[in-house]
Amino acid sequence: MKVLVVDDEPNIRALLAETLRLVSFEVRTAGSGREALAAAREFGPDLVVLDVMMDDLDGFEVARQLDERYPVLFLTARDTVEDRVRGLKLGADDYVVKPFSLEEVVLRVKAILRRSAAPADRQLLRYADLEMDVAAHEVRRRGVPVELSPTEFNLLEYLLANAGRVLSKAQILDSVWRYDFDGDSSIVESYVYYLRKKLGEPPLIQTVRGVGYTLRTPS
Amino acid sequence: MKVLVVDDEPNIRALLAETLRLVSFEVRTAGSGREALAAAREFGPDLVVLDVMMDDLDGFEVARQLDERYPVLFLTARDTVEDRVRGLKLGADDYVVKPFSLEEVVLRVKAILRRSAAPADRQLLRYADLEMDVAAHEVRRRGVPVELSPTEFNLLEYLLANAGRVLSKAQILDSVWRYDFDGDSSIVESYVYYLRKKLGEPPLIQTVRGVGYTLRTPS
DNA sequence: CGTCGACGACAAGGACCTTCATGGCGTCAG
DNA sequence: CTGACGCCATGAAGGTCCTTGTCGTCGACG
Repeated sequence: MKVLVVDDEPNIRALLAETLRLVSFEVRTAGSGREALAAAREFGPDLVVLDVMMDDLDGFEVARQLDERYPVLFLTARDTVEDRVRGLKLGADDYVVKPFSLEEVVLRVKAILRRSAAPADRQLLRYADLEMDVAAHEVRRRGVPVELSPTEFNLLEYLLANAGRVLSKAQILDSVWRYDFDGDSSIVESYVYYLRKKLGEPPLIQTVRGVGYTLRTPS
Repeated sequence: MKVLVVDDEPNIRALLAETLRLVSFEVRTAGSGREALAAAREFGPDLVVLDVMMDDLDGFEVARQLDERYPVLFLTARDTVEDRVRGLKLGADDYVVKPFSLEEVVLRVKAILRRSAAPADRQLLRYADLEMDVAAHEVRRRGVPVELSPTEFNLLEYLLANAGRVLSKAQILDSVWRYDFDGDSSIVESYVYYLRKKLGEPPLIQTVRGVGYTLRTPS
């Protein structure tokens, strides 16, 4: 699947490009609205990730000129509430607010592509007796609903998406927390602790001392 | 596969270059950011190993100017990790913290190259009735899980990767321990002892007196 | 408009584990 | 037989992780 990333900040652009490559997308980037239009014509992406705030043409203008040929994931700043409305009116498929977390972006991108391929399907993540309905924002263990805060939910989603694999705290921080978070990784320990408490017995999140955490049934 | 190594410390540079050559990479080195840019253009590497802290251009700047054309493995100091790598990963595929162990670097390099070729892999190392799932950080003997500390795990991984070959204690120390470790090689004896105890019977790690250790079935 | 509760961030302690040095003892080779 | 080498036990030092408590912010609700 081909994704075009458009942002005028090189850092963000590269961050997104590399992250999307890591999850197996073919990525092209553009640093301005004009470039974006050219790149879209030539590259023929399945989706465009598009910053709203750019110098030459703003994201909406670019989207308009792309003329609904491609699904768009907008990147917007928090304070521009009006932008959201405009973005959705223009037929944008979705948006994320800066500063986003990488996991958030990847999930939205996948969601949009899934939607345009086979609409109205519901993503169910499952591991052992644990299941998560992402769309409904619902988590159940043995059928019993578990209430989670947003961060707890995101963390669990990330663990579920990588079930069985050991994830380092740095990795989790990089993926689940916003990219401008500058605290240290002990925050992850706390959230793992909260999750464990809410998810109950038997424990599903295992500590691999000196390495990280993983979702695994205690054999 | 071609790797470009960029570091302004000649020792580190040579250490890395030699190690990577040993595992059959074609290696070119550069001692500064500027050199790196020139060398990359001319050499066309498959991957760049890039020190973050350099005099003229720092690693991030170099990575930016390389413009995502090559995957990058960053080398960073511990205190730099929290500060700058997080969120400012300019398209880096990965990073290792100085002082690293050589095995660590080799594994990351291979992982990145494997990843960009065929993603979503799960590396399984196997020898006799012993198997290691690197991603899950899990070791089983005859299907029975074995709990290992990080160093024990790394040592076993190295032995597995070189199964059948006799490895000297010095070699093991050089590969598995961080390059600034200054104790003596008796530490290897201790860890071999720990491993043997945890892996149980029949013994898989054989002593070759006066030479080193090797993974071999006791036939 | 004020209060309250939920949530996120963070720090601090203590329990536990890992790493590593040291040195005695067994064992192998010459 | 004897020295060199490797095995193993012990313990100190430091690190990692869990758990709890606190504080500030934000939104809901009275």
